Amino acid sequence: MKLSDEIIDALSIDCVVFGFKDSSLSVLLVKHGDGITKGKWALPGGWIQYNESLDKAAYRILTSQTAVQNIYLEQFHVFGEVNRFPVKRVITVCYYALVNIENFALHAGPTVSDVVWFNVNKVPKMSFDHNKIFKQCFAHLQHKVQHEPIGFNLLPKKFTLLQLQELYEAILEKKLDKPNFRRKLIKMNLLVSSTEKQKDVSHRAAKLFRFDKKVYDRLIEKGFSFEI
Amino acid sequence: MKLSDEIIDALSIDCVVFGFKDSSLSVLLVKHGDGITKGKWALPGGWIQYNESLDKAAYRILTSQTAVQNIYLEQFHVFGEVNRFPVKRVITVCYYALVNIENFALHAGPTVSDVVWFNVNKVPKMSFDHNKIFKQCFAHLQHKVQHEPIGFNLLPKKFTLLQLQELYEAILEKKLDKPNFRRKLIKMNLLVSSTEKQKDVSHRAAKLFRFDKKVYDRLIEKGFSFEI
DNA sequence: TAACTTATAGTAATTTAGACTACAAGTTAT
DNA sequence: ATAACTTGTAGTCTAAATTACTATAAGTTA
Repeated sequence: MKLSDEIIDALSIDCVVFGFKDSSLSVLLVKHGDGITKGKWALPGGWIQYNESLDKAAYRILTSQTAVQNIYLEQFHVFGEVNRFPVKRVITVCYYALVNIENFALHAGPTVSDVVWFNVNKVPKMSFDHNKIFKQCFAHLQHKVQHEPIGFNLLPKKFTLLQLQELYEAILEKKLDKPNFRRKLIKMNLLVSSTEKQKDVSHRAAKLFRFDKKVYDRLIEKGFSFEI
Repeated sequence: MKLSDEIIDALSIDCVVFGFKDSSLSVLLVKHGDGITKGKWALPGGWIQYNESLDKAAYRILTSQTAVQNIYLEQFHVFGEVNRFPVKRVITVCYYALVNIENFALHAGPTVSDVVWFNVNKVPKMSFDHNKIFKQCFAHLQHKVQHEPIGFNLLPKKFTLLQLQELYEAILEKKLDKPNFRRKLIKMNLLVSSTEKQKDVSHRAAKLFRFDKKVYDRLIEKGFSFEI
């Protein structure tokens, strides 16, 4: 079976990679070292190859620019305005990723001169329609974290309840009440408390928790619905 | 500016059109009268032209197969598995539409021999991966109607509270309590009650309501969040 | 040891959700 | 005309969830 070469150069992938750092939410941008967009910031992206699925292409593009372990990666939207890209028509499939910055070493790919985390409220002007894509994607994330337990992907495997709360505060851009937040999350039974505690903190150490996907899947079958 | 011809025949649109009829939720399918899929059911779809945006393409494809008025039409997902389509690689952008069947006259397009509403629980075997696409799209709708007031698009402009309740029951596939449902919806202040009442019914006539988008937008700005 | 920081437990008022009852306002059959 | 029937609409009661707090515990640092 001959696959269409035509897809190449007409369909791209762009990734909005979210990371949580210093109690604030960041997005990963690259600076192009080559071509017509040299020196400009942009979302990490690339071309879809004709023998790989979209999900695989997104994963390949992401791993070519960073050293990642397990990442949450999901399709968000396709942007297909006729003139969104110069010279020729390019339709782009946007994916977003949630990563734990601790496990996440950066290395610039071949055509990239810089890879930097930007606070979501301080993203620079980017190429093409990338600012618009980012904005919509961030709004999507804000909506999504309230209805599905995906926020955990931004934290280390084991985390404290305050870290989790600060994560939600950073994403939703509003303060939450500490005792109430704790109670709510604990009552959901999604968090498994380990016997371990925080280390090297200059105050009382908090208990560490991890998110239990299996319990979540079981609850979902029973009709449970996650809501923050 | 020369646009890439290459996009044609590599990128398609498929539409999942939902309609509400006789208290049950239906989806619009076409039977192909031509080509390799002759005689098979499929989601209405077509090719994206190189001078139209995705949204416009979806709208054109939909209106070429039906006589529509205002429709709710939104992108859902892109399906890009390498072998999802025979002979060559085709990536398809799936849109879903919510229509009011009353305003919706069907007319089969040029390569289509039949256009029929199927109950969402009785969809036949379809071409390619269309059954998978439909299934995912229906699940998406079930989730979405609970968090955003889009269900109204499936009803006439003016509707009774029972119609609205039956709509939600059909989509969510569960029974709802009548008095509680009424109270909840009315308290949201999204519904404007008209002075009009139902006509030609063989029982007490119910008050007619309409959904007020302006009020909704105003509430959203204040942080209101729609939940069923 | 006092001051400080964060963790964690508890309380009380208010709001919402859920199950259920009751009755009103029409239509249809007798 | 009236009874039976169907759907609309209002209300009640209980349990649960949300919200806004207060209080105290367990550590660290000066």
